Amino acid sequence: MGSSSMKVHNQFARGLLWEHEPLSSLTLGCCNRLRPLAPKLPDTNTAAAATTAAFDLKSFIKPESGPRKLNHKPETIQVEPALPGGTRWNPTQEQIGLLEMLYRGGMRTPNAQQIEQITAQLEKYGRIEGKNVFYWFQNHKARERQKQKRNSLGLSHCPRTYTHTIANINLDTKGHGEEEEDSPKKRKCMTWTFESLEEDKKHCKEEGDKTLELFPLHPEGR
Amino acid sequence: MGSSSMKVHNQFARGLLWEHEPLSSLTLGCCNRLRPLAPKLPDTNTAAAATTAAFDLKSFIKPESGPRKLNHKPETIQVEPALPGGTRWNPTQEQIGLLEMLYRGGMRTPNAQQIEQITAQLEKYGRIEGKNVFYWFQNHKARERQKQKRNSLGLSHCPRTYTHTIANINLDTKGHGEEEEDSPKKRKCMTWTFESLEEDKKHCKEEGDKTLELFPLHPEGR
DNA sequence: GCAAATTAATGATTTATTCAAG
DNA sequence: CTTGAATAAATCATTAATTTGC
Repeated sequence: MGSSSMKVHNQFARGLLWEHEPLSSLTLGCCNRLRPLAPKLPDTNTAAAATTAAFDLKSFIKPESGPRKLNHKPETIQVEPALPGGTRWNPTQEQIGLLEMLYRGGMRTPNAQQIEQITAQLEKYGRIEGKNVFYWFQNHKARERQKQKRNSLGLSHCPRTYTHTIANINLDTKGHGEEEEDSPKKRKCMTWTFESLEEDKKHCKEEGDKTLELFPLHPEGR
Repeated sequence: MGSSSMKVHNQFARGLLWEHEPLSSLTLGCCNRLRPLAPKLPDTNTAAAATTAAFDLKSFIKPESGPRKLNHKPETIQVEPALPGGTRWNPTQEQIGLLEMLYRGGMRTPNAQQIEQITAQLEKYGRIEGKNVFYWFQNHKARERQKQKRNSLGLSHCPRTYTHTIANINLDTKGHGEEEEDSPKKRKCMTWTFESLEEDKKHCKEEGDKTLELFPLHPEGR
């Protein structure tokens, strides 16, 4: 821990979707789901053993190191039509209420379609995006678990009458004895979506140099 | 564990992107980034305390229980332009080689733009999607760590000549003495994208009834 | 009363773990 | 048994409560 003063900008992109949509495929800008999809190439070791050759590594290095933009944000351009208030979602009472209702109803990990619907509804009460809904369920689920665990531990000196109840809750990570529980087993397939960064890189809040080079190229004092 | 035969279809959707793109917003079908975005509503407790009222819960329950599609996949419609071979990505030698090269080059958590580029390149060598690239880096990073840790433990009886090397590796989770390491601190903002399930629900592999109800409504034996 | 300082909640991201296809 | 895929746990970071000094 501590002591790390790296300034590497890590992050990633991901986009999952439900139900094995075969053609997930990077929704670049606007519907570009017409990807060649590569004839077949089922065999993993057919032609061109020139593994590293034909691949233009150069094109990966510092994708925007050239033009460089040369401006470190001279002043507050203020262009961004960004979020009115702040950066992160600040749920309203109505939104929370509805989400909790759904949670109590048994929902734990809504799928994309459900998230869409929920988001659409919650939008009536204030700015919200799908990711907020998704995160909310993740966090709420996790924190309810924490709470359960904390309680079950702190209540080890509880009256014997409720012992069985506690025992029921006390199980390792599963079986909280209610009608909850997400999906203990059974994975599902999903689809992915990327949104291209067509629009030039916005700067996240402040943060002078954006670097954004593929290779760290010098881990910076460690 | 075991014994769970839940048929809840949990999964979720998410799509992250780099750099605080203010208008993330559900790329429904085709570029619909023109969402009202809700006037402002900065205040979290303004009007309408009718939290749970105006919300049509009904519309959430079994979103596709009505029309029902009535077909349980009568036969192999074969419509799906799905993946030729199987469901999951089967990387080719070329793809692996290039990915490892990038990894050795220091890449750990490529951002969306990088993933796009990489995917585009790797597509030349076989079917691949952005998520595969993303997952590959996640898994490879994690498994290299495991390997490192295993080695550092198992080699506690190594010849003294290489002791310093081992020591170098032996550090807790960071500082493997190379030019690697992702981003210990400093988070970045991202944007999300959902891909709507406009196209009717495909069935993931087989799996008879899709249910897809918001509320489990009877956890099924547990 | 009010605004800087501090703390508590919780939204957002990353890492670790698990599951299962091949 | 390897590893792609998915989920859960841990962590970080920002916002709102709240306290405190004036």
